[in-house]
Amino acid sequence: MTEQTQKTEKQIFAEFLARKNLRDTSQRELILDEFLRREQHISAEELYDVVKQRDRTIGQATVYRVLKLLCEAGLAREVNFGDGTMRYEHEFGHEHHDHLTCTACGKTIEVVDPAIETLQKALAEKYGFCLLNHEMYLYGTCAECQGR
Amino acid sequence: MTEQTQKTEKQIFAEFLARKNLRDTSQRELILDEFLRREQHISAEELYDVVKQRDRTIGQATVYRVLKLLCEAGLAREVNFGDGTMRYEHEFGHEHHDHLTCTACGKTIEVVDPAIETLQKALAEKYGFCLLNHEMYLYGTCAECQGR
DNA sequence: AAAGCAATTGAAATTCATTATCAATATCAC
DNA sequence: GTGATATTGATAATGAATTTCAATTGCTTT
Ligand SMILES: [Mn+2]
Ligand SMILES: [Mn+2]
Ligand SMILES: [Zn+2]
Ligand SMILES: [Zn+2]
Repeated sequence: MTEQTQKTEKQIFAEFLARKNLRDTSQRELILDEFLRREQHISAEELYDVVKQRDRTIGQATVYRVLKLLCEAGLAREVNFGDGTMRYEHEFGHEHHDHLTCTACGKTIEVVDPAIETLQKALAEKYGFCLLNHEMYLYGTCAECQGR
Repeated sequence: MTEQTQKTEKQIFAEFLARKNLRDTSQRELILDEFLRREQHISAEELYDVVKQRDRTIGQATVYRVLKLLCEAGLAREVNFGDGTMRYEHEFGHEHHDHLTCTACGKTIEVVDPAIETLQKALAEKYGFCLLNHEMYLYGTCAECQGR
């Protein structure tokens, strides 16, 4: 299953590169591979650290560049928690979701509320907008942190 | 009316400074005054530009510092549209609201949907969180930009 | 297989917003 | 006024992200 998903995502990237006349390099494969291996929201710097362990010679600019390509290819998505660092999460095979973060311990939960999604679209239309996408960040105190 | 509101906001700032044992300086008064004069979402750099016209000697670091104080005092609020620059809006006398932005022309509308607000709280509680605050950014195409 | 050429790379320099440093200056309780 | 100390502006420094560029690589054409 994981194998299957990974194969598909790598295929998508290969097709994306071919379509754009970009080259299939070992660095790009390696960075995608490590990105797919982790399910957390990861920053370019963090991904650079883990990629470096497999290829000491890789440059951080390359990680930034590939992450941008992955977004274009529909494999990654930017997440901005407002701490000054952009993070990335899997896009392919992962439904849209929003984030609920504990301001005390930093724990983040992925959430979706279909009713909210519907109301968002209606709200935009009320102002004549055609809603393309949205970001919703909920901040609060988690159950554990409330018990202190 | 504007006079009345401004007076109140300036009082609040004065009280805040007194409470925190901070000093009431001409720079702080000037920056607050120019901030209150504008209703748009303004960046530190933009505010610095308008403040400079009244006091050529003011430093930009001071603008950054005062903006931070205004947030603490409950007079300003940070808004992050994800373009890499933090912006600020009036907090006092301005109800909470979210933002609907046109990705084509940049126009931003302030919106609130009480039903969404209620559902957000319920959603957080479903995961054991006590919701403290949230940010919701809706992105789409406005009526004018759709007609092209 | 060799050549040719554009795409790619890593290192280093650069940008941009924001923050820290620090000596000079201003505020305010006394 | 005096003095302790908060504040300021100039400047340096930071951290994330991007750009530059010469060297290298991948891929197409012979
Ligand atoms: Mn997520
Ligand atoms: Mn607003
Ligand atoms: Zn927590
Ligand atoms: Zn528009």
